[in-house]
Amino acid sequence: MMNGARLVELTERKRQILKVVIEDYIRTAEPVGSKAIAAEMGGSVSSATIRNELSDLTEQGYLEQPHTSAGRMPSPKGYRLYVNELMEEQRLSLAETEHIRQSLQLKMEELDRFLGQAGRAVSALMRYPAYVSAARKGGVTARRFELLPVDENSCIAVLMTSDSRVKSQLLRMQLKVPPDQLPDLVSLLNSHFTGVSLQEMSQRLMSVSDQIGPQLFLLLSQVVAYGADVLEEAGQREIFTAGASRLLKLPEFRDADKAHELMSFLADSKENLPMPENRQMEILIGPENVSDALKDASVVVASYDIGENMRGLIGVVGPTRMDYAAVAARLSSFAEGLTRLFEKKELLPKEERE
Amino acid sequence: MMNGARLVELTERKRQILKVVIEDYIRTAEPVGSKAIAAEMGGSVSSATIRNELSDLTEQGYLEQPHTSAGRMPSPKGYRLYVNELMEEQRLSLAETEHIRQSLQLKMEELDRFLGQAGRAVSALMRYPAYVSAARKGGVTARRFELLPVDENSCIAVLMTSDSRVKSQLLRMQLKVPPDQLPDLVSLLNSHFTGVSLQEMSQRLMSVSDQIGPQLFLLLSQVVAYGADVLEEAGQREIFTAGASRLLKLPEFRDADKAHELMSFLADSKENLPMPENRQMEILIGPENVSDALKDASVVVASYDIGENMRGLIGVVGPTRMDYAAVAARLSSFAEGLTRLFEKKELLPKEERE
DNA sequence: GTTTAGCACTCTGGAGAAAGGAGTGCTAAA
DNA sequence: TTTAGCACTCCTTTCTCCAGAGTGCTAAAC
Repeated sequence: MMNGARLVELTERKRQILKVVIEDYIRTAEPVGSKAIAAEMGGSVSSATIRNELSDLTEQGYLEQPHTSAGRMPSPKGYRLYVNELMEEQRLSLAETEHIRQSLQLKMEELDRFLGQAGRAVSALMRYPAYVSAARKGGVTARRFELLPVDENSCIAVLMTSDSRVKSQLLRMQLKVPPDQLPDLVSLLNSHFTGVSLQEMSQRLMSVSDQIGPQLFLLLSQVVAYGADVLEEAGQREIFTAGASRLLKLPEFRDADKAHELMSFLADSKENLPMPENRQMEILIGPENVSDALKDASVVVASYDIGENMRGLIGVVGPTRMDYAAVAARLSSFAEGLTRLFEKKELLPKEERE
Repeated sequence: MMNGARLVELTERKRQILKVVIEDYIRTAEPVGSKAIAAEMGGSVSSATIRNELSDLTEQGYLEQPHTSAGRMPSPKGYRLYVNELMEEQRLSLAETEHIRQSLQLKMEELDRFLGQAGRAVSALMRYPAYVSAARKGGVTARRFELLPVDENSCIAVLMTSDSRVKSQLLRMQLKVPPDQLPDLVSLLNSHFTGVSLQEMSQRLMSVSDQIGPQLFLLLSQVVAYGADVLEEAGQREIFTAGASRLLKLPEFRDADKAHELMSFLADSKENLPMPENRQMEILIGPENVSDALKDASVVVASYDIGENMRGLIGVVGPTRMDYAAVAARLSSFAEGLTRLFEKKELLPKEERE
């Protein structure tokens, strides 16, 4: 009855019991007793038998007891086994797939705004707090500059980045620059400051300082500084969280102090939230999390592609007894949807046939 | 002893007692007893006298009792009197003024991003949740369009709005348009679609349909649609909230259900948060709020100017016993700082000498 | 008339104590 | 190996009791 080469340290029945305990506990948030397990297993064995098994499982660290005479609840190790081997991949109903599809049908404006909406949608779908972010896969560089004269004191700087985002800003010029000199400046910008890293940009700025007049150089510096700002910002990831208040509906976070700890962590930490390393999806259970604030919580995080140059991630935070099967299924479906959505280039046109 | 023309429905002593009760309650969140009040008033009167006064104040609706034998706590009416007449304008210490000044010294990128930071700063300063938003004073129109060719399939649309914001986006063209036709299109855009309302824009789009070729018209529609999007978005207000989790630290919101109600309201309601009507600052106490979720909370909200064409607001949400004097002083200082900051045009350059 | 002391009364909040219940672990028998 | 039986443990809920804080009233003092 042992399947394949896997080390069998648990009989089939133990595995089944563990599964029942976990799924019960996920539902009720209460320790599960031997009698309830026996009933749920169809009465084929008595509660006494179950008790024996439970005591083994506890000894092996898959289950825990809050106190001697309470039922059992899963330990992180138990959840881990569940997630790795016991959990049945959940299939989504047609209605749910449709629902996910619809929440992705949003009018897309800016990526940031869209991510905020995606986070809210996921949080509503899972009934847990969610977070989203996007990061460029490689370094971003400038692809093209443009300057549009407004009047003698100001002009509009337009910058297209290597990931096809376009940003623009009104620049006030310290010194007056005749509009007919702008084209030269633009071609200088495009020949010297595109396709290179931030450091390289500032070096080149130095090296061209003597080739052009001081007014032009001042304006050039402004434009390059603006470009550097945009690129820097593009390189950073910003993380949006949504639905944090849902925590308060969970029995494990009814204690205001606990809830506060996690919620303020979610609100502040733009950095420390888990990212999936290489895999498509990652599940981090309780103490597997690095951050202290997450030690009593679990995180399911998936990644998706935004066109060819960016990669985003989307995660859900919940109690350790979260319904991993359900969350994982929905999240991966959502992430796939996002990838497909961005493939259709609507938000971020791909590089044009390069 | 009655001062001026004001209707004296409260003796000076009653007013003083009311003030002591409120300030005590603000500090402790516990009902205040007659003995404590007597002590705090320097022992000039006995607790029995205070009791008589308290019973009058309760009858007149300025104070409430949670139950017969508890101390008194302020009613919304009491807070209202306090805010209107009793509260002493608090002066900020040098250190605090400095602190406010510093939190406004931020690198400003986009307005949205900046507002988010301002909200966080206010929330941290007041230790209560905060919200910020900005709205254009009048309708926003397009001031100038520009089109930059990228390749034969796409171009960059740049739009400068009447409030001097510049937005841009890459457009893919359905039909190929020779680059040399773009200047004509741009002048058409600038002559017909600037300075007019959204409705007017769509009407004019219809009326020019027969003046230009079909490819150009298609592109024109795209650009105008993009412009409409930008203007529409600019007209809406988006509200950012920050520090919602601070609620959980307050005794009145340690109950998870109460906290959840208010927090989810803050997270969702992009519309229903109080705005100051005309005045610089408004204080809304408990039931004075329109939204149910705020009936047990108070809001202090101030407005500030963003250059000449926009007005923002910034508010703080707290328990009814919030320290109105402190919050009002800090918030108004913050709002003033914001106005001054935006006067210096760094984020939003004013209209150029019009 | 106002203020005060005194006192009975009310209500809350917390500490025990008691009862009930769920569940275990062990033993001994099937 | 499984099961029934049973004593035992520990939590939870409920109740009761008590101390404390505070009021409201009355009657006396200023």
